[in-house]
Amino acid sequence: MGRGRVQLRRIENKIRRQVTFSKRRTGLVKKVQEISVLCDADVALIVFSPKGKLFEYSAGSSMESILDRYERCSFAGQNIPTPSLDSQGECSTECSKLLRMIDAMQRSLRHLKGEEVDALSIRELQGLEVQLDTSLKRIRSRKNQLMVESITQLQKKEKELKELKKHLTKKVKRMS
Amino acid sequence: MGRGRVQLRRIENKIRRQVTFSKRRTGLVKKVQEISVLCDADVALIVFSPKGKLFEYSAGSSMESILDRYERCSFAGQNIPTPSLDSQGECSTECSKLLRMIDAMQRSLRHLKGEEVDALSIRELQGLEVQLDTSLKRIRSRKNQLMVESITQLQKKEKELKELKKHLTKKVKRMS
DNA sequence: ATCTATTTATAACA
DNA sequence: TTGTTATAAATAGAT
Repeated sequence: MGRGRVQLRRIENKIRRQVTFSKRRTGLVKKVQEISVLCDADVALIVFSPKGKLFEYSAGSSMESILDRYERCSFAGQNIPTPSLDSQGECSTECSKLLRMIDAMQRSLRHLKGEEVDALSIRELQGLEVQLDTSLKRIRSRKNQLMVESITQLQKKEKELKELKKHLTKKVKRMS
Repeated sequence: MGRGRVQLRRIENKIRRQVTFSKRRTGLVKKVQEISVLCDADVALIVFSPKGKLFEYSAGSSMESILDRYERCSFAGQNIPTPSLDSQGECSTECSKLLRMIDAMQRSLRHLKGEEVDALSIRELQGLEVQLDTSLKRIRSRKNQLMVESITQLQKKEKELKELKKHLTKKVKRMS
């Protein structure tokens, strides 16, 4: 649907790829929204751009509840029946959510620190690389700014001290 | 797209709704597959029919790894650390400890991502710079390693295909 | 971003 | 469900 027939293969031109990604992402979200409304379905859509940027959309229910439900269904299917169940009913739900959060964040931290990188795909590594490169630029820029400020401060102080010295020298001369 | 204009509201006729669901689900999967291939994206799609039946599709990576990555991103990102207002004494102690932990980790994450750097001292910035530089080197090294492996694999496959082609060509010649 | 020539998806029908 | 067809919708390329 467009002026050219679509070849089902990676678009090599970076600009074209980015534009197509953006347009199709919008289209996809619309379709998800439509099927959800028309057919009364719950839908979750998660998209990672090649650069690793996350886009998410859910319809019918919240992303969280859909993913929860997915995990339950998925487990029900074949996997291990979920062993860990702290005896505290209400609390354990809350806590285990926080614990999972901590777990995920710890993994993020390790990856950002260049640890446990063996578990990552090329795509994820590429995303991380872009992310780290951006961070580094920002950090360096900020550091530079602070150093320039610091130097300016020192120079100002130096000037003041020189002035002071001049005054004092004059004073001493007058006294002698 | 069809013989009638689409009304964006739940289809009341059960049969029609079911048919539309089935067709649009197929369409959605196709779109997901396309954007993944064309734009080099990782996509996960989860659909629950109104009856609660689960349909899932992922492109680019496995569902598991995409959901994993999603959790890492979404937890790390901006999500409010959960309001959680359980009044239970024993639990809240535990929870608040975890929440504080999450808070600290989120700050670390933001700094590693080059966000909120204005609050940092020169010394801290320098530490971060070293850390990020090390990370970047490791990430690049690992990425390079994976790419080399991938290329080797492809070359091997190419060789095999060439052999196969040679055989088939011979066969065809003999038959004609 | 916006436009439009085309291709694609799909609603109704069988 | 599966296939066909008339049309609505999405979108590739251009602006």
